[in-house]
Amino acid sequence: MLCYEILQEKGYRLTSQRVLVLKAIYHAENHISAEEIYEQLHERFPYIHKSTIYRTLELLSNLKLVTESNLGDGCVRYHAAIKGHHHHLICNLCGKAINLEELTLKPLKAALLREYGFEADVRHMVISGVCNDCLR
Amino acid sequence: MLCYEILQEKGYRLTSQRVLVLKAIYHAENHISAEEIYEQLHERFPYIHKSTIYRTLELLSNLKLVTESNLGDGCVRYHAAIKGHHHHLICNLCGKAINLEELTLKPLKAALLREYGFEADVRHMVISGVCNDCLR
DNA sequence: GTACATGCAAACCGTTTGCAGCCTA
DNA sequence: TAGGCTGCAAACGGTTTGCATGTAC
Repeated sequence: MLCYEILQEKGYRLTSQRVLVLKAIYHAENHISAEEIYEQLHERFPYIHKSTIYRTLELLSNLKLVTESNLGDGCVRYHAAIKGHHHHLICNLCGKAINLEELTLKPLKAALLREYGFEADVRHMVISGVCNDCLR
Repeated sequence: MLCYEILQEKGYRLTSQRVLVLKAIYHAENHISAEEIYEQLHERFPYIHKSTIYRTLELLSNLKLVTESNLGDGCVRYHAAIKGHHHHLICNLCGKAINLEELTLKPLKAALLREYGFEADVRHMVISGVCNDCLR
């Protein structure tokens, strides 16, 4: 089912602003911040207001159409839920975010369950450190 | 070597404010935020200003006397470096914090280095999920 | 005495909120 | 037509900054 249909099915109105925010997130290469969405949209659609972006993001997040990540750079970043989860490696030196395959975290998840009886939610996990390039 | 001596050795002045901030961090049970340090100190030493707390924390962090963690709750949290590393499992349901053995994270650290050339700093990693008791 | 450190106030930045008016359903 | 949604402006909370004063060395 399309995101637009989900919105309408739940009784929310399909406004041009909501469509634009959804598109911005779906077309974003990476996790995108509210500020970035605003800049992108405001350029072409100057009537769009920042508070609308924030309210729309909150709505989409509640409906689980987008997911939030806090990459520790002072703002929340959003990602289309349908694109699947990924996890991040953040370089402390250059700030680069590297996408991490789910597979790499599987052994950890299994170990936590086995050793601690803890069901880890690694969906928004962020691991900081130093990236390949900066190590040299 | 004491923190105070490290400060002086590097040419920084040993002011009462710096001593108080250091003590607050050293005596904190857990990771403490700038705001919390301020509230704690301001109660007994009203002359201490918030900006001094922030400036002191930045200094101590640069000197590696304290470490920063961003637990995604909207503020940076600090911890005395000398107290060693903390890994925590945080239960989303009951809020309990479980200490995590360094050993459990070793395979992950090795995998990140092997597969991504990424030197992970897992010292203050926090993993959220659901604990043993709440799973039942 | 001389920098460095502090208190103060004001700015900053990402985000939230109250309200009047607009527009989707 | 009616209520949800928006634009706007103002407030918010955590943090940073510029400047004059104060204080450790």
